[in-house]
Amino acid sequence: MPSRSIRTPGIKDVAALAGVSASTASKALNDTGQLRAATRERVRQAAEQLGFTPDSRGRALASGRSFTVGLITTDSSGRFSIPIMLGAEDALSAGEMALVLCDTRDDPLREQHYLKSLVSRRVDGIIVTGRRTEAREPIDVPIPVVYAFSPSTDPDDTSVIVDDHGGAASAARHLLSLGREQIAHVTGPESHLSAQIRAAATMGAAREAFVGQPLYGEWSERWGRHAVDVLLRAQPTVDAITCGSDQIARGVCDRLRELGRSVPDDIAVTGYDNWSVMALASRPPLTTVDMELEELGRRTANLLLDVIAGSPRRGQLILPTRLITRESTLGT
Amino acid sequence: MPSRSIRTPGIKDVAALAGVSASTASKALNDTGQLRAATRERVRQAAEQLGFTPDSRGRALASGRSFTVGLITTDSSGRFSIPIMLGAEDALSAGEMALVLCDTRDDPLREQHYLKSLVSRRVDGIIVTGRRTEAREPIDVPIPVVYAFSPSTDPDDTSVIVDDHGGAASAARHLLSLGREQIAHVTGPESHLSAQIRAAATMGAAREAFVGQPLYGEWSERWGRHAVDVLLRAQPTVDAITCGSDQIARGVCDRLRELGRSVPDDIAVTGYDNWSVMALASRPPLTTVDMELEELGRRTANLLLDVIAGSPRRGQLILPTRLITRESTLGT
DNA sequence: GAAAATCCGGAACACGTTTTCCTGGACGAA
DNA sequence: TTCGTCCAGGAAAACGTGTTCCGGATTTTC
Repeated sequence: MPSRSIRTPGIKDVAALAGVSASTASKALNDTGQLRAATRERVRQAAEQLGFTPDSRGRALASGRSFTVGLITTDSSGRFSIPIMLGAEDALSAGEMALVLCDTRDDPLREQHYLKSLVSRRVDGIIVTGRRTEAREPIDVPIPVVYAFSPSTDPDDTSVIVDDHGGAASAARHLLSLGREQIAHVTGPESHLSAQIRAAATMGAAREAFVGQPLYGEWSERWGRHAVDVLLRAQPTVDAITCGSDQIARGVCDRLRELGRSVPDDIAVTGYDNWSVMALASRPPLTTVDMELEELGRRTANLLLDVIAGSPRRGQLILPTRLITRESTLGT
Repeated sequence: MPSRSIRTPGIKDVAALAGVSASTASKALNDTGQLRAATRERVRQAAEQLGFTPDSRGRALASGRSFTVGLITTDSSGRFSIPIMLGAEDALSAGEMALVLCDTRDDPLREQHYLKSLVSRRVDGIIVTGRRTEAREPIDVPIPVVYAFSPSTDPDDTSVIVDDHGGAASAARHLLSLGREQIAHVTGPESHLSAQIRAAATMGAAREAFVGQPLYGEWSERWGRHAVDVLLRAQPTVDAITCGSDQIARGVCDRLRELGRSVPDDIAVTGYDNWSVMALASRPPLTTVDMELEELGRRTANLLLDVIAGSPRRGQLILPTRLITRESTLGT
């Protein structure tokens, strides 16, 4: 008796135990073909008894699909890619698909390497995501691709992006609805598209209530604190500040408190990102814009599944943001 | 002429173009078997010309391996799992292995589902990780498994964990070496093993310099701020505070500053985690303990590769932490 | 009771690669 | 010349599954 009997049981073992052929066992387990109910049950019990788990490698080979999709991210250390990843993984696992993770660390060589690897694995599709909202070069593979967060520069590619304009505008409108009349904006580097978009949207929505010019700096608490000094010197009567990120907003709140200005009684503040460790730890907690990145990941994955299934939806899908209101605008 | 000529070229196409058999082509491309150098080169050129990429599904079936490992995480939203994931992915990709991501979201049903899926994919190995340092139930699969961060309750399983004791002790010794004589400790819930360990290690290392009792609370800035009030009432002459997390330490610093106590001149403060968004944004920046989780992920992956290769290393591997010194203990 | 329709299950092949075994030829030694 | 050795490469099997086709058995219909 050869010792190879310890290998995991295959469909042939199940078939043998049930007294049928391998093909019949396959049909029984997949609810296909014409089989007597009794036979089906017999095969099922045999599979159960042996603890049979079908080998998806065989299935992949036979079906021409791999039931796997690749996720290429230029930086998963960033806090944007993570929720997208999770959302995608969530949507895919519901469809019995697996997600293989590829973090290029912004290295084009690594990206090439990963692409080769994914093509070699005959992945059913690829999701490409990055940490910036700037469009990126499309990748060149004979496989369905969907871009998330960072769209492809080719408008015919399928991309899912955040409505950054709408998000910033909703914060400004919220402040207007609360009766604020002098709204300023503090945000990140002007070289960042998202900073530009949010600034433009804020000015557009606030109209004549907007005061001064957008203050561009960096995405940090320190800049938020410093910006308050700059701003109060130029616009002493400002009564609301919308910020390009929760980090900036937290810095703004800290500095205002140090100066004895009450938030929101004297000056209301809004953030952006709904990054809980910032938005909730801030004093007071921040009204902020949630980009709903996990939902974006889910939508991206579902779109990719559609493409794989043969009904592609070309162009950019722009997902709405959600305004989260907290004490930094509403008070207690 | 059938239109199926548009499918991606297989090894048989390469072989045909090079004028050899499929098996010869395989040998040529894999540098195995006995072939003339000229033949090898001819096959290589043919492969190049056709843009041939081997189908790893076929390879997987033939070799009995899948060149894939699964990563099961009970929560990838936590900031502990992420660096571990990235480190593991880094180490694995160097070995031409792919990582499939499974986030159970702490749901046992999802975990079962994922395990089935991974077994079905005939994954070469599995990494299990969690967000707490408490040991967890081992998983039951006929596949090599290595546990990261959260060890298995079975001491014979392979686990890679952080030297929490050493990390906390190193912070205390650092303070002693700076001449501090009254060291207090503020940390998270007593129900958390990591809080207990770090408290015990701090007391053990500080010896007679330790004052009062460890203050257990929660992993938040708010608790850090509140703890300062509690602590100063009981121990007004304290000159150093080690904290169980960077969040707590940041809260401690904020409150001390509000009370007009200088950090580190009056009271030195240390954190834990080296979570840059906390440790660097804190005023002053925090001296803290880095658990080097990315390295832990890499080590875990390499250990798993060893197990797969047939040379398992059983038991717990305890990795050292690294003390990062900054202004919160050293001053400017 | 015979012909037709229906149902059930098996044999064979396909998927793409690796690997084992084998053959035919070239070459050196006796 | 003949035998043995070595080399280059081909044929076939193997991996595990899904699917197509086909024949035999059972039931239905007139």
